[in-house]
Amino acid sequence: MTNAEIAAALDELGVLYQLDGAVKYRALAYGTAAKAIRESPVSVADLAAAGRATEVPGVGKTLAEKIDALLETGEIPAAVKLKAKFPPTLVEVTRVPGVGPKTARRLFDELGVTNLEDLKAAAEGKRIRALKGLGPKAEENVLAGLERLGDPSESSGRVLLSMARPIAEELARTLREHPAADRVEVAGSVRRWAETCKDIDLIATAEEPTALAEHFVASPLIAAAGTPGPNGVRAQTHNGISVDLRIVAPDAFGNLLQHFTGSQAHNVQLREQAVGRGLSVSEHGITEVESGEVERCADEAAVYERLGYAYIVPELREGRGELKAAREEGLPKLVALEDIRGDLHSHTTLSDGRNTLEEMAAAGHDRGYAYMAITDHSASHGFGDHVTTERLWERIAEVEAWNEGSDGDFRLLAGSEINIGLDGALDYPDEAVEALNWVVASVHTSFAISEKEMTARVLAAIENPLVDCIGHLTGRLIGRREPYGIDIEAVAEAAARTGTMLEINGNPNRRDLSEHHARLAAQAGATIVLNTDAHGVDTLNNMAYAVATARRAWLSADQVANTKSWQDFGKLRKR
DNA sequence: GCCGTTTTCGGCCCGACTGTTTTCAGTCG
Repeated sequence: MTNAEIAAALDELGVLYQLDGAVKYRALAYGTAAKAIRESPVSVADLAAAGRATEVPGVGKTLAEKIDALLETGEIPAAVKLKAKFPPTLVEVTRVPGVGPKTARRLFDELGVTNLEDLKAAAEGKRIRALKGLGPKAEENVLAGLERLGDPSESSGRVLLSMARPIAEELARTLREHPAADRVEVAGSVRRWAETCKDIDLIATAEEPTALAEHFVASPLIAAAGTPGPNGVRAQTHNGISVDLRIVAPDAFGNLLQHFTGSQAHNVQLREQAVGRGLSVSEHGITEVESGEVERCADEAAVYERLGYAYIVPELREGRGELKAAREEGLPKLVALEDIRGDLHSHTTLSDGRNTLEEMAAAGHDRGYAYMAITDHSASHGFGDHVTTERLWERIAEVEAWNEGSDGDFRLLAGSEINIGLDGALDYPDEAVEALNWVVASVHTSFAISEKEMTARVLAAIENPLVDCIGHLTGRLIGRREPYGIDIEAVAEAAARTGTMLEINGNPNRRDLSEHHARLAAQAGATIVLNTDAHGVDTLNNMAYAVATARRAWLSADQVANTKSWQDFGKLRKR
């Protein structure tokens, strides 16, 4: 059973408890545990089998027992019991925007609503207004909510960071160019470099806030907007991303920026801990509860300082232990883009890239790198993009020739991204692989095999003395293709033991290792490499996404091999 | 149901918005 399936079962049980009128914190506990299980880098089913389920934050003794029952019998007894009381389809009713568990329960008790069809009929038949506290407007909202639920374009509602980020930056630039603008910052998940974004948050201070908001909605990127006012405006871009501009007095800019940078989990923990110290934190300021005195912060750093924390960079604000670390001076010094000295995964026109070897090499050199590996696809890649063994030998000679004509500060590496076959073998003869300066091994075929088979397949590549690095370990495409099943702990252990490096692929569709897997792998002692997998000179810029993923995984520069000089890098290699 | 620089019991973020109400409950982020 996957983490997602376990999480879904617990989410469902949480809603059932809410319908049953349980104390809200109890239901809440199921939601937070489900989220942690979904994010767990290791299989929670495996953890549970080993009696270690309570290692997942938010999972205690009771929830661990329920997970055990779920894994053994496919059901949780408490859920079975509640499903006898409420139709399971009532859970779907609570997912309609604007309809929560309280409303769903009353619709069930008083109107006999058991599913989405009943709900629609009740709204259309104007029967909801008969309930105390609900009126005609509630019926309209239900119907609108049902529309939104059925709209596939809104089903996930999240876009890739690489889609949102350039828009957010362009909108921030638009705001900054206006004379009324004082300070402008992008907040929210874009600022935290999350994988995906639900919307774009912009925070500003301004001399004439309404004038700034009016200027903002006139941007060619904005398709529709509400009424610009002194507090900002809500708008939508042409590609359907919601944008929230909030304008605030300069003395509370830090409070607002902190609040809207989130994450929600980070803010909840921050505020809970503040309550314990007699302080109440909101986007408006920090209130000393006893005296009622409110302190506003013009700068975000002052918010953290006032609450007794070292400054926490946005990438770490996910409620994964950063507050405790910030209190105990235990925050890592995170790797930064400026630390990166080379890129070790790139493609050229030899396989499926868009630029030639010369163009890619020049672009790497111009970025100030000390080294760069050209790693085109291997012999069995297919789609006409394969590179035969004969052509690979020629490529090695081409790279050597290029280096002879170069200034020596920059070294081009002859490499390959070699397919890992179903049996774990590479698709070039060993003597050709040995002649390469750098070998990335990746899975590109047969994703649908079992976790056990996939793990054995990748472990075989890790144990191969000629393999330097494993590319995009789980094969996921964010929002489009689930990662294939693989035992991350076993891979991390083998990588650490053999000196095989694990890549964080910076393609914003992949970001693979994920931040969760990367953190686990580094903790296990594996060496991480940040690569772009660039298929053209433009996508060499994707190093920023690899670095962001590493930062969100708490990695420091010394855990990342390509922050080293090529000489020091060599000391980390197994061959 | 979870959890601990205040706690093994008694707490559990905070505010905006909405729609329905004459003061607030429910929902959302």
